[in-house]
Amino acid sequence: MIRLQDIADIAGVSRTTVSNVLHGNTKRVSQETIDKIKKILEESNYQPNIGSMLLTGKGSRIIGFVIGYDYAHGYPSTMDSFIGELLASVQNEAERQGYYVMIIGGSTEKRVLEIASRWNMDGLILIGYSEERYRSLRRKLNKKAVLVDTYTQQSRYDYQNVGIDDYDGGYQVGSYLLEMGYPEALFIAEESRMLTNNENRRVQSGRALAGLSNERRWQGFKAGMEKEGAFCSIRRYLVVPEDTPARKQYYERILPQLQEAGALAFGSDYNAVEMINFLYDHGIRVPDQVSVVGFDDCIYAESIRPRLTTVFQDVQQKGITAFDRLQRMIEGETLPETYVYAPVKLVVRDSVKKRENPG
Amino acid sequence: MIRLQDIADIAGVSRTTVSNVLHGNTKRVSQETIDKIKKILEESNYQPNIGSMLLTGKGSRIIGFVIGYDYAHGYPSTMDSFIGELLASVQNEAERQGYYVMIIGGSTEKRVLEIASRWNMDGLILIGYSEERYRSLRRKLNKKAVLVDTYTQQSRYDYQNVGIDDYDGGYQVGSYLLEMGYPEALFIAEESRMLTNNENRRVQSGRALAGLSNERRWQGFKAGMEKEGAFCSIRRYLVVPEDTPARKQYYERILPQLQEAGALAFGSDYNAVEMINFLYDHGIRVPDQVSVVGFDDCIYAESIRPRLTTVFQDVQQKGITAFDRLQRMIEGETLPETYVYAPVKLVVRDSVKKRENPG
DNA sequence: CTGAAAGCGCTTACAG
DNA sequence: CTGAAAGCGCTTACAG
Repeated sequence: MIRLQDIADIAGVSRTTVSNVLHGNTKRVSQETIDKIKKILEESNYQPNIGSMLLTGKGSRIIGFVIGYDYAHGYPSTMDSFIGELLASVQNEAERQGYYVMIIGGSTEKRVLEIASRWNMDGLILIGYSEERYRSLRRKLNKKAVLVDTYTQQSRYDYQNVGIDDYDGGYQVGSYLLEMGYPEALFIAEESRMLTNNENRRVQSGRALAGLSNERRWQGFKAGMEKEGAFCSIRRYLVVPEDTPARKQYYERILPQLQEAGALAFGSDYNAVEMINFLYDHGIRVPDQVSVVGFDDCIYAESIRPRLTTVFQDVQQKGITAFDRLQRMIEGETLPETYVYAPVKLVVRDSVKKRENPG
Repeated sequence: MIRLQDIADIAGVSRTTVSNVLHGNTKRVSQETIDKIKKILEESNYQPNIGSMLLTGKGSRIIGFVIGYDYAHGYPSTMDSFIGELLASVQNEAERQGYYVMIIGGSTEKRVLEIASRWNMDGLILIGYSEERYRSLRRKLNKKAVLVDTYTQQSRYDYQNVGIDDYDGGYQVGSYLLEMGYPEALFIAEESRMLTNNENRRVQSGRALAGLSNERRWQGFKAGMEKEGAFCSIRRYLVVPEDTPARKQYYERILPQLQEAGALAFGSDYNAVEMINFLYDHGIRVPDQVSVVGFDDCIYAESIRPRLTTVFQDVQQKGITAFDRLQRMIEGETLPETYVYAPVKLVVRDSVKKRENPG
């Protein structure tokens, strides 16, 4: 490894001068010296020693990737491909920009605090963090941060968030199902374990069990359903158990309701695929008897039958955007907007069938 | 942050003594002092400064998680949930043991070298590395390393590898299909882009296009098929294009062969699911007309119809094992075996139908 | 315009 | 049995 001293020796100057050039404190260095040093720096592909960087408190170029939730569909959340894909995208971008990504299995706030400060991380990308958890973390840790897929109920964000336009996704689905002749369609989402105390309180009042992201989708869905003046009751938003056997049981119980609705929109492809096959097991065909719409556009969506109509979200773009915004914050920029939406698009395939004379 | 000096001040000794206790250089320290210092260390939850650790070259407790391949099924490989799941498992284990995980998008050897040495990493876990690539890396980088899912053709490994027992997985499938009345079943795997020059050379001689892992599965499959004395020709090992349209086209062309075989075993669930639906589109029903077996037991395997018979591999266990072995190496242990198999298990569901009078 | 020196928090060979 | 001191590679206030 080449050291600052080596550069200085080659240039015939002191470490100080090289360091000054390196950091642009160049007001009082002769142009000649600057040029000479820059050239050597280039040629030798000099990289400052990490230990020294940390020790002198000049930032670490480490981004912490905090995984804030553990389970989905009863599986570890990472079996869902979303996290992996997002991480890969962030990692790629970070590597291109000369940053490093360290994982924090952020189950507890204490761990996040400890690791982020020990490593003097430049910034954090947090996935699966509720607004409340983030505020609490924020109080104790002063680091640049970008959240991914965190939702607020206030109209204004006072932190950076990169999300998809869930509302619009829901709207597209609702609107599409209405046009296809299903004014009674249901929206079904899975209960979420990542709820905080605050949110749980709301749960007890009988709402929002499925997390704010699904709530947004539902609201969009409702708006889409109501665009021609009809009314879409909250009773058409079903929150189903996360536990798989319990969920199946629940479906058994409400089977007549499902059939009557004629079309079912889901908060995830996984739940949609599961339903298609649940119905199949009960002799009910999709889309002939019941139509189904998913959310996510997973790699299986195109390959199952019927090919799944679902909402595409560009996870890769999300990762790039999240990193990009974080980097800009780290480098001192102040970002005007605090919330960025990744666009979302309904992909029409074969799991919805046009109904001519709606019920 | 509490420093070594602080501990020394509290104990009324010098930094040296604290450091000595910390590192067990305790031969010439009085028991009394040791006890006192240990107690303070405990209470203050002292953590050495990372910068100093790096600077003094005492290891970093960083594990590099090197992602060595990019694409699968024409998607970025991380969309496959395998990487994410493995990473999460390694991360959990590492965090429990006080290690940190940094991602290296190891597309190029140069990057891996650079990052691993800059950060003075204690060890590396490499995914999707061929033996040849690893040897080359090894020559330039002297670090403890554990490979995951790397295969050799020699009978002996001279490096650590954690894999699944592909051969046995293949064997279980072959043996099962034979018993179910399909002595002519085919094994189908997808071409792999991660081949090195060396392997490519072999490709040109018409073999091993699908990577060594699938080759192992095929060999097991063949052995299972031959257990009653029959012969299973290499012509029953089909390697199909990675590019999706090309693969579909290929399937179109060999459709009669597929039907005639009666049963198809795949190198991945993804390919198996795809085939089920490909056949469905051509009016061929699974398992009534053709039986299908997958590999991996992905989360969709149970939820599609017919429920997919496939081979389960315990990815989480694999991650734990990989980290555990790496940690032991880092801590100076010499591991006797160099290759560890994670066991594998055929999960029988509904995609294979017993045939009474085999063709 | 340039460099000597102190300091960041640790380890370790060495002197007492 | 214990501690003063040098050194790891860098930054920066300060003196020339």
